[in-house]
Amino acid sequence: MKARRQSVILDVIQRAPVRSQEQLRRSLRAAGFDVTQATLSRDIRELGLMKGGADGAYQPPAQPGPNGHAAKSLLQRGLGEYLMRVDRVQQMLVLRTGAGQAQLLGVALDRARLPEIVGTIAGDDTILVIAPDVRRARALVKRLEAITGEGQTS
Amino acid sequence: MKARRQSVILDVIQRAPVRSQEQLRRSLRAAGFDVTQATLSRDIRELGLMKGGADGAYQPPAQPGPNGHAAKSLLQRGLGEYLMRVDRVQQMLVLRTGAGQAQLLGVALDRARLPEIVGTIAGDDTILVIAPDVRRARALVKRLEAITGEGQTS
DNA sequence: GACAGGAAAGAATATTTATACATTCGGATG
DNA sequence: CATCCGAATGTATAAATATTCTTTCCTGTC
Repeated sequence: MKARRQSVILDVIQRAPVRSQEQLRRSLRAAGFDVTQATLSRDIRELGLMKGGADGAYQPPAQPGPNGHAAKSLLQRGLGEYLMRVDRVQQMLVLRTGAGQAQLLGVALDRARLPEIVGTIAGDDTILVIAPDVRRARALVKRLEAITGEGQTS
Repeated sequence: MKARRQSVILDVIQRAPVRSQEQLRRSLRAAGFDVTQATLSRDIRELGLMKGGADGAYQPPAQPGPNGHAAKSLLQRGLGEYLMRVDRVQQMLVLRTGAGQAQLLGVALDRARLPEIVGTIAGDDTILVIAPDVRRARALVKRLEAITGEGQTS
């Protein structure tokens, strides 16, 4: 029963905002699953749902789980896991990460000592990377995208 | 005090996983903010934090829907309350806020997902905003000044 | 069939979080 | 100055959630 119920839970919370486990319980009962709040508490943890945000409702997990914890380079792992977007503006790149992850990735970038990187400044979820010139900035974009692209080979 | 405290909260939850408001309360007290759990509950909602996921800790707001609806009004409030000055340097803007408020406004700017904003980096009282080009940077200045001017029309 | 082991789930309860109401404080306004 | 107003916060408590301790129900083994 558990697996099916949990998949229904994912459905339910995406159809309409759900703000409490009691509310979820009623929805599930309507769908034929009669369980207690305790069970839902456990399901929710197992599904990795988050509660809060603007509307205080349950949300599906945001973070793509920690993937290959294998022996990739720190940079490769960092990029694969955290990098969400790359934009180039002149000879600078603006990298976006999940909130709070920029510092981590910034360190990884610095340590990699890539020739296209003069320096980085990391905020909370944004990293500003300075390249020597536009040409190398372009090259860096490609390089990062390549590294990001790999990664998921697990 | 509120703005400052909230920005510290963002910091704290990113340094180490925080699983309860009591725990957060202790961390804040160590940082010189002595408030009650009720206040934190309110702060957390205002910041849009989420709780749950793999480790059951508080997380910064994840991807808001493509429609930055709530975010936009948050931005409006944020700008009205905190923004003190705007300067443009090429395709970048430098925003000044009161001490300790930059993080908060930075989050608001990010969440608004304005097309003129490629990314932001927030320090303590300064935010660097990167626009795609000079033209849109100019437009952004106008836009921010407009929003700041309006503001309290709610 | 009898029994051990272990996942799933309920019941009761502890813990955590949200909220209704009260208080304080700083600024506007007459 | 007196007073009103609204934001910010505290206090007490309600509501929601997590957890501990059982019970139930398989499933495999002898």
